[in-house]
Amino acid sequence: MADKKHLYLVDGSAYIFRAYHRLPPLTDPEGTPVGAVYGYTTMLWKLADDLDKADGPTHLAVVLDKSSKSFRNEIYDQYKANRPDPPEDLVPQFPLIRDATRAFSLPCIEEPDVEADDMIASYARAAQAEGWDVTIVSSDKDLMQLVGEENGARIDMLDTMKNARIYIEEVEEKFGVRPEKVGDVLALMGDSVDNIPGIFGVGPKTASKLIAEHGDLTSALDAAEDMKKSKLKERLIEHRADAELSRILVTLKEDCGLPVPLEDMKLDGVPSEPLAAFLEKHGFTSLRRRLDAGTGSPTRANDLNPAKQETKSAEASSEGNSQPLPEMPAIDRAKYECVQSMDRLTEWVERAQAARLVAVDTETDSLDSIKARLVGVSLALGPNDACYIPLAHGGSDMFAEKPEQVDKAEALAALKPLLEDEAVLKVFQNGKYDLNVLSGEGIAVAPIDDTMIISFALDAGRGEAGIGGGHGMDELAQRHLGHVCLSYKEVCGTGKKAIPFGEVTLDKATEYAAEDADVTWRLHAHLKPRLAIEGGTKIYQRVDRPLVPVVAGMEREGIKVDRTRLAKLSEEFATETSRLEKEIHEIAGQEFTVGSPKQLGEILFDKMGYKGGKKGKSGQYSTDQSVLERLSGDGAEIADKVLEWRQLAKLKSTYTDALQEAINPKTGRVHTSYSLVGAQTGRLSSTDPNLQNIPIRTEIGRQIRDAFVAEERNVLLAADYSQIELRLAAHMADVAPLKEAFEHGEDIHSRTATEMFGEVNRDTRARAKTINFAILYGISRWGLAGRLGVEPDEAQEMIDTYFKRFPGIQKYILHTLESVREKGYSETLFGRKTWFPRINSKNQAERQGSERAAINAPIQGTSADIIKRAMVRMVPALREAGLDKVRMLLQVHDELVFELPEGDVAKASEVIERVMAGAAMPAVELSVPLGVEIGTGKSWGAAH
DNA sequence: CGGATCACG
DNA sequence: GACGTACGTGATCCGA
Repeated sequence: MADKKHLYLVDGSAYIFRAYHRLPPLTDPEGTPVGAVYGYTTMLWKLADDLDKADGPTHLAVVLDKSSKSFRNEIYDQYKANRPDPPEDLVPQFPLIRDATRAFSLPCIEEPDVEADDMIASYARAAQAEGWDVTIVSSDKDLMQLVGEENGARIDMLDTMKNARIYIEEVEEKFGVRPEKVGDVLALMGDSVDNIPGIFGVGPKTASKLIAEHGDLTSALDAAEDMKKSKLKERLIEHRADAELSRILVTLKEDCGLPVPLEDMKLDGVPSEPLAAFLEKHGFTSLRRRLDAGTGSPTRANDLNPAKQETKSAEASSEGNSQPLPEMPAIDRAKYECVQSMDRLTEWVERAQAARLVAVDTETDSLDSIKARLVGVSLALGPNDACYIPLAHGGSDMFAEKPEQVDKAEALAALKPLLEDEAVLKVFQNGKYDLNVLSGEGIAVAPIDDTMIISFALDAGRGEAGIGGGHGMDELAQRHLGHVCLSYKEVCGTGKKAIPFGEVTLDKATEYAAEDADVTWRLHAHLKPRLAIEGGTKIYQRVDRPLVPVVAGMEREGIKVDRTRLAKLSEEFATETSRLEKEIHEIAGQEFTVGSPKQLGEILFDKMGYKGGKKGKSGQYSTDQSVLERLSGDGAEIADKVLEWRQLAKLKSTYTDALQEAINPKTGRVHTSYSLVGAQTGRLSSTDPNLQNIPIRTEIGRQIRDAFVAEERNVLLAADYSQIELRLAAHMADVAPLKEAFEHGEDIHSRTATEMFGEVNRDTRARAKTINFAILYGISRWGLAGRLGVEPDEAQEMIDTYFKRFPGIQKYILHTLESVREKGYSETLFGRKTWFPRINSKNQAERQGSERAAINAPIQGTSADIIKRAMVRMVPALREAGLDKVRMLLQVHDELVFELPEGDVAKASEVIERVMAGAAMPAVELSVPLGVEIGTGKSWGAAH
């Protein structure tokens, strides 16, 4: 069988959609987007390259969809009616796909009125009849019907993205039935993307079980009559016609006319001239070099400016496996240099300029990047090729005299051109910190990469129990490099004996600081290529990386806080709490620590004898808000007092006292620190102080918001996305009534109440609101029952009603879970991944916890992506509008707070509204509008 | 340092 | 047969 013919049929249309989503957004020299074309080109190349290999092609053709309509639309007008238009920057790539195919001199099959799948089926069968083997280059589940052997000739499939062959076993694994039964399974389960109805409520699990049990679709449907009473039975009977229609729709047409004879698909290698011209035209320079050099492995380009680097990474991804890392020698701290002269510094700067990529780390005397004073800078240009430049060491009695170091101003003047050079990529670990520190020295660092952010784009949520999942340097070094970093404690000591970094001796400081830069360089070499391979490039390059300098700027701005007002509140709260404390002691008949839940529980349930005390796993009574409210309802006066005491004590310690402490003496403002990797879903988090949980829900708490104020002649402007998560849920789950309500600007909870209870009043609206949120969070009947104060049975009925009124929601939940179980991660509309390593846990509580989080993550994460995109665009949008005095200060998940001159309010509102409302586009076209509400005032409280 | 509590979206 | 029930955060306090 040495000369057995083997036809490869490439499902080109399906490929480019997948390539578009998985590959970085490259553009060619003319600015045309070419990311998908690039992936397509390398894939064709690789296939053609396999010409002489054992299982490689002897014949090869590409099949494309000619038009969006096919004969299936005649049968069923809703077929593929839900298909969104292709993304804006993919459209111009369609014709290029044909150009690329032509450049390889490959036949390109496009026929009207049938789909690519039908042409593939027809060609595959024709070839099989001739005794040829066939490989379908696709991972489309519809095509899996064709897999198998007949006439001594086999048809299999090849998923080039995963580099996986799909044959009978793989199909059985996916569908639980043999390939020829796949059509029956598909007919039962339907397909929301293609709008194939299937049987409502039947998913892949049930579908394959039914077909495995009864043999085929007709038998399964016939068997419904004899099933015992169940939802499934009803549905099978009621929706029989849907399933039968679906069966017709999923059946491939295997007898299409063949416009190009099989023999004409013979593969004769790749003609280099037209291909060279094509590669040249679209700037695929490294492929071009590869062509010149024969078909050997791609040469690793040395040009590492960020734009070119994307091309390099994309290339790695199309190879389907990660490039082997260059061998890295073990960390050797003895190799680091302490730079103590301008001559040496100049040489390092020149070498960094030439390398075009340098890892940088700053050493300071504080964890607070706004307060921190720079004491040194370290650089790394390769493994063990690192240095430390001390700039402000010594000064206390630690040293008899200051150690020898370069002049700080002179050194920074030498470093500034390097750090600001657009052609040199600066790599940081948590660059936001260094950006702020260096900004304090008048240096605006750009462009940057950030290994912490890259790690987050790749591995958010990936930590297994016991193995850290964080993105800090020490953890990353251990996880990826197997290296234990010198700890800060080892260098500076701990507790009372701790010394500031500026007092550490130079040899010790050099070991520590240069190692950080070295490790950062190594982590970058290790993690950056993974982005393109694992599909993290889009979210990193388009969202998170550009956000770093934006958020750094917000931190530096800070926000003004009225200290006098806070002090006054603190005093009031102090008086009130001590009065309440006395009263509480009186009622209890003894003194005790009101702030101790343990003591309080014992007083309430043991001493005073209130009923219903529940002990948690710590063996302690619970005394939280819900418990105290119940006691209060039973007439326990002490519970009311404790509740009030708690509220005031909380406000005082967490806000009015702490915020005064947080005012920076130099700027007179409060500067929070945002973490870009804190929340697994992609949200930001805020610490030191947390400005994302300033009270607003109660009247008394809101007074604290009034202490956040604008400077003279300025105002604060708060811009909120209204109901963004529910809007996204309506879009993502395709819930027509909710989408319609949002389009018409209706009150969404009222609309839900109408749909569910038939009428709107205070009670039904409140219930609907609870249920709406419950859905976003991954509902359980017991959880909902607890919130609504009803029995679990009744809660279950409401959930059923909800799913019945909004079937898209149930489908969304099932699809999301299925996908997370299979792939291990969820994805936002913009491609951000969150991993759920415990989604298949045998521990039920653990597993269900993951399931709830997995249902929520795409929605919460998409919302986070959208506001981040808005923040990135806000800076240039304001500048272009001439609004250079408008400053973005805070982000609170669905809200942005600005400070601006009173006179700029009208114009700024218009820009802010436009940027926020349009932030999803053009990457994602939402089917609901994004509502933005804007308010202004002298204080944050007044701006709402 | 973990648990309980409670502030926010 | 037991489990333990809404997602995502951070700060503060108590008490081991």
